[in-house]
Amino acid sequence: MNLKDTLNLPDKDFTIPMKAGLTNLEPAIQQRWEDINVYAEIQKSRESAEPFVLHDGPPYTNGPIHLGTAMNKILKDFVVKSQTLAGHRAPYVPGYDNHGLPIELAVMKKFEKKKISPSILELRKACREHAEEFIGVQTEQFERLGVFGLWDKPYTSMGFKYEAEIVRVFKRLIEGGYIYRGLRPVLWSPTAQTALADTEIVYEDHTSRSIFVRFDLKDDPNGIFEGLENAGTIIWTTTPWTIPANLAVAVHPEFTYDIIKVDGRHLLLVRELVETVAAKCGFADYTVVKSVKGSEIEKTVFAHPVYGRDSMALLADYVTTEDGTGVVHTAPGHGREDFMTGQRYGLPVLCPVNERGILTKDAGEFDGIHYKKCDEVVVNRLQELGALLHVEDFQHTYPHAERDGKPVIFRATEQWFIGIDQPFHLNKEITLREKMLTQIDEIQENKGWVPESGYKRIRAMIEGRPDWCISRQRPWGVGIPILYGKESSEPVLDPVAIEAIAKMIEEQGSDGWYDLDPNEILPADYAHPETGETEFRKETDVFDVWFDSACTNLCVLEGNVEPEWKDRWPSDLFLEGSDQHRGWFNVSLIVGTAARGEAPYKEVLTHGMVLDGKGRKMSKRFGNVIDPTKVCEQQGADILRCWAASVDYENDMPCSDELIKTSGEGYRRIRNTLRFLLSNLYDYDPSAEPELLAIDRWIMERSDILVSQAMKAYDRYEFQKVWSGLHNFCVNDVSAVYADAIKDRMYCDGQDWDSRRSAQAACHHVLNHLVKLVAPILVHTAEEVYERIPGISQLTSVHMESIQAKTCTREWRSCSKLAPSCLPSLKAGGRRTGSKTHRMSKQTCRFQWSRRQRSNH
RNA sequence: GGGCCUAUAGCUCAGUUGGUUAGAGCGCACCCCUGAUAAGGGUGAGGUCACCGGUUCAAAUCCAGUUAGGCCCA
Repeated sequence: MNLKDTLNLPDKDFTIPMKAGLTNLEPAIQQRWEDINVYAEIQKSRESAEPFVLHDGPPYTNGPIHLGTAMNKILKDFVVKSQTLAGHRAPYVPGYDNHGLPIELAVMKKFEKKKISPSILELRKACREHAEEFIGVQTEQFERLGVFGLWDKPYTSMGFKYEAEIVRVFKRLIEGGYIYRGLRPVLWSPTAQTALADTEIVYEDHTSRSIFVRFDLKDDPNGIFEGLENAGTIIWTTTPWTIPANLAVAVHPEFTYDIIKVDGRHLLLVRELVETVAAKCGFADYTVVKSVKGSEIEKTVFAHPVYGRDSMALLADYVTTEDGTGVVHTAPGHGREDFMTGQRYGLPVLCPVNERGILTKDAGEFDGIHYKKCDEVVVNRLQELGALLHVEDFQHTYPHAERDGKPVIFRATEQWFIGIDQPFHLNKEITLREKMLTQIDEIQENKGWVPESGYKRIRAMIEGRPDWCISRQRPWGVGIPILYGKESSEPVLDPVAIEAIAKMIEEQGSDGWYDLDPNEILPADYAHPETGETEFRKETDVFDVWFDSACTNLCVLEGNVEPEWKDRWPSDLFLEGSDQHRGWFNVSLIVGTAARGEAPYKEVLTHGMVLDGKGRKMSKRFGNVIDPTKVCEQQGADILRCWAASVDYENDMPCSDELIKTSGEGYRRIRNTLRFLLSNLYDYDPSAEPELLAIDRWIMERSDILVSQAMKAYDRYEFQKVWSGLHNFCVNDVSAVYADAIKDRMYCDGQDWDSRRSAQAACHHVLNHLVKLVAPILVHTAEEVYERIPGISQLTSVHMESIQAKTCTREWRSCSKLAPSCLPSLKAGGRRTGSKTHRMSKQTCRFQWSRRQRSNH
């Protein structure tokens, strides 16, 4: 007789295999999820439960996902699954962001290869196809990560109904009084006669004419030139042709400016550059007569050297002491910084240059001159006027169009804006900005910005952000639904007209805007509400893609696009990378507040960026890129998810092959613990009600504590704490102590003995909890284990389970009491008890110590 | 250049409002087991808490500065 046959050894076929084989296992499990439509099942089972709505920020569909996208989705899935586990109804409607420049450029590249120049509609069709392709690719990749959601009906910003809804949001903002038209400088190619995006620009060396020009004092409200005759300042610029557009001069508020006396004049410039400028301008003999701080110069008025009009001194912190004079020529129509500064001081935007780069009648005597020639003309004129102090060639980098290599200019053009300082539509006493700031503060007082630094960050950004320019001169986007009277060029801001456009888009997509004649879109006999015209032309600009994504909360959660998406507004949580303070959090706040008077979220969670093992940015150039899909194929999604749970996502997250490997070892440890617990339950009898042994009670209570702590951590999105808690429990409590302690009983005692049934009850209890706790992270492994656990009422999937956090008080007490009492049984039962005892007593001490700590407070 | 953030063992992270000898897991070294076995257990070695000042009886912790890195902006 083989003695071994008399033992109750673990059943290797009953439990999960030691070797996970996740690369095969995961797809099989995912197939089953698809077959039973697990996401729908979960939602159905939670219909009446308290909701928790995580609103998905849409990834951009111009390529496959990268690790950052994967990390973001995994974190969202941790939230959704753990909220489900806590008993909530946690829907997840994923989304995709489709319009915009990167896709357009990718598609154009393909056309260029084939030497085709597509029409707008051809280009848009190709863009749509490109986006469509990557919606498919990304969906597959996200599902492969084990992320649950409404994958067969995600929201897509290029969906016809979604596009129509964007137009309707725009209509709501017009009704709220937030939309206006104004001038703003954009990068402009005079050769192509078109606006360009930053990505279409290359910076190349260029030799410009740099000039030093005297502006005489016109008005001195601060008295900084008091008693000094022939006062003025010296400005500097490398674009003389923009002198006709000069409306101001900028100084740095912190710099010290000297007033020097030279040739009977008193001229102001920054102290650091006095010597250099004097040398250049040939000031043989000068003396510093006075010094002022930059901030004191504000609002001093100088005279434009050609036209004599006001050119006021403004403060700007981009002024440097590297070149020039510390007094910067400012033309709001010809530079981004100039524009921003001008906005702050309420200056008009003057742009006396047409689309071909020729100066207009607004430039007075320079009318009709091409901007390139104008440099010379302006220089000569200033010379004539005696205002030119010095001219020289200046080498610097200057923006050129990537396409034709020709230099570009900044040129102010008509754009559409959302006015941040417009009166808030529900309370005209305050502005939209003020309302948004209140919202930010209220969120902070309630659920909050996590981590807390996000609060400061978003607040500073909303405090300082300029009006939002929502128009783009591009082909791939939702056309701005504005018609202009053909004669008057007056825009139609009538909701009726815009609704007609939205209706059309709902059926034909935003291509219809390009395809159809205005009168085919508008109701019959529609007349311009202001001018009565019946002939119209269409706006050619499209919405900034950020406007598309700013609308997600309305488009999705209001259910206007798809009734199935309708859910609570504002949502409970937005969860994105910290770069979205400037991006999605910011624009969603604007649109949410302007449309519904509130922020669209109650809580905002941000994570850092994924970096390589050395803390460097991942980049193809460095060859340090980790492809999440490859990790799934080679190691398994559960391994990648272990990594995601093991890092501190509030900061930047390091990742490398080495770290993925380490995660794999952590995974194995938990897997083997689950495997061991399960392997002893092959003959588990749920009807047996054995008297529980002390050590069995102990491990059960330890697992209850774990449940309590892990659920609390899940609720606070502290996934790393969950992970280390689970891991430490498996290593210290189960492997090091409990597993060894029960082996004798489990294998050698009679199958039905209370002593053995007691251990089984404990293993069952622990496994039952462990598998649920682990499920949001190890989504596949948990499922693999769950379906094998005997003696429980099986749900269709472990992810339908819920678990209540237990209160700790009783357990804390019994733990500290129990541990000493179970030592003798350990000594009697285990073979290698010396070390266990040591561990045990170490832990016991820690419990008692913690308890004392608590009771002292 | 500006705003925000980060820096604790080889790695991933704990370290409450300043208060004993700074902890855990992984990894590593050595040992044990061979009834969780391509598993499991034990023991041990690893730290100038990025650097430099300051406050304090006392600093990983508070303050100023420096360096390195990240996000956003210019």
